[in-house]
Amino acid sequence: MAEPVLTRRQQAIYDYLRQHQPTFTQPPTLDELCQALGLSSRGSMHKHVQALVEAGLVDPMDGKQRGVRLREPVREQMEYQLPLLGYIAAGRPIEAIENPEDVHVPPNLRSDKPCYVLQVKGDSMIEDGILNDDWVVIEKRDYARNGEIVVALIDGEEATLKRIDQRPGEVMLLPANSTMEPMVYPPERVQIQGVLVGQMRSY
Amino acid sequence: MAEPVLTRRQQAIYDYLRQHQPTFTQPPTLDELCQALGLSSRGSMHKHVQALVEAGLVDPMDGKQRGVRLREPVREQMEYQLPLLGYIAAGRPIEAIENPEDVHVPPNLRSDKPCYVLQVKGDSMIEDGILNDDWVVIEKRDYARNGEIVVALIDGEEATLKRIDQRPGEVMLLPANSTMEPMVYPPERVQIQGVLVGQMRSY
DNA sequence: TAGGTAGTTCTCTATCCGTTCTCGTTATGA
DNA sequence: TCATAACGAGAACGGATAGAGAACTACCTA
Repeated sequence: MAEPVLTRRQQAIYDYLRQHQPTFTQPPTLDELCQALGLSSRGSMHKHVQALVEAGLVDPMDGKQRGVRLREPVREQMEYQLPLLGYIAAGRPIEAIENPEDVHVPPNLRSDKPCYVLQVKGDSMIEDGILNDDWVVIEKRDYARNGEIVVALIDGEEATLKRIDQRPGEVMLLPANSTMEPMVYPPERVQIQGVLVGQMRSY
Repeated sequence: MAEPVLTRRQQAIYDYLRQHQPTFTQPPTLDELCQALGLSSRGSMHKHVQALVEAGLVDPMDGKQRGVRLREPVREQMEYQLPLLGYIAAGRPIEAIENPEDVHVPPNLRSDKPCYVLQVKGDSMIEDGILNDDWVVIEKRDYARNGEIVVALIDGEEATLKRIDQRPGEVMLLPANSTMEPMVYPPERVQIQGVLVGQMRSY
C-alpha cells in the first residue's frame, strides 16, 4: 500500500499523535490537539483529522460521542515489520534493546496475533535447527500446548527458549542439545511469554 | 526502456532527489528544490521536473494538489518479494513450480544480487540447522567460496543443497548429517547454481 | 432544566504552490 | 553566422491547503 501522501499539516498531526500516543491516558480532544499544534479553530482541526481518517490512519470516531476522541489505527499498516526486542539466551533475562528497531518479517513466518522478534544467543536448541544468532518470531501469548517451543520466564528473571512439556504439578523445559539436561520446575515458577512461530537466518 | 538521456540540470535534480530521498519527511516543493539547487525561479524548476516526469523518473503529481510534491518513482515495492522456484531435495532435479509464486523475503535475508527461494525437502543439512520444509534464499551465482552452502547441479540433472569444498581436481559436497557421506566429483560434473544467503522457517 | 464540553458543519479569507507564459542569456553545431 | 536547445528569471493565474470563527448538535453533569 502506497503512502497516502499527507499534506504538511496532516503529517504534523499524525506525527504528533504517534509521538504522544504512549503518554495519553485518553485520546485527545480536538481542542487539545489545537493547543498542541498551535491552532485556535476546532473546526480546522476537525478537517485535518477527517482527512487522516479517510487515509486510514486514524480511527473513525465515527459516531460522535465520547468526550474524547481519535486514536491510532492500531499498530502497523507496516504489516511486515515487527519490533526486535532483544536477545534471548538460556539462563538470563531477555537483554532488551534500548531502541527496539523494526525488522521485516514475511507474513508466513508470523501469526495474526501480536508478535515480536528476538535474536537467539547460544545453542541450547541446536538440534531443532535453531542456531546462535538466528532470529525467532514469537507470538505474544501466556499459554502453550505441549511440544511447542516457548519463551519462558523462570522466577521472573531468567528467560529461555525451550520446548515445553506441561504435566500435573510440573513443567519441563526441554533443550534440543544432547549435552544439556531437561529442566523441571513447579508451574508457579514458570511464566510463558510467547510461542515460537517463525525463524530467520542470514548467512 | 532506453536511458531517457537527461540534460545536465535534469540529471542534477534527479541525483539530488535520489540522494535526499531518505531524509525527506515530505516530498519537497518546487521552491525548496530551487533553493537546494541554487535557482530562483519556480517556473524553470517546474520545466525540469516536468521533463523528469516525462522520462518516467518522477511521479506525475499530475493533478496539481498536494501542497508538496514530486517523489521517486522507482520505489521498489517488489523489493521484498522473491520467486519461489521450487523444491530442492538431494539427488533429484529441482522440482520446479509451474507458477512461481512470490514470497516475502526480508532484506537482511538476501543479498543485493538476484535471488530466489527454494523449499527444502529432506534432512541432509540438518546439523547445520536446515530442516525439512525450510525455505532457503539463494543468490544466483555460478561460483562459490569454500565453506559456503550452495545449490549444486550434478551432471546437469541432480540438484542438491550442500556445503562445498573445492580442491584441485575435485569438488566435495558435504552434507550436514552424520548418517551421510561426503560426495566427491570432478569439477566438470558439478555446476554451481547459487549460494545460500538466507533461511526461513514457519512453525 | 440549564450550562459546559466537545464533535460537526459551514462560510470566509489568506497563503502556498503548481502551472503557464514571456523574455533574456549562453552554448553548440551546421 | 544563424538556428536551436538548454537554461534561467520573473510575472500572473488558479486550485489546493490552511486557519478563524460562528452555528449547530449531542452528551454529560450539577
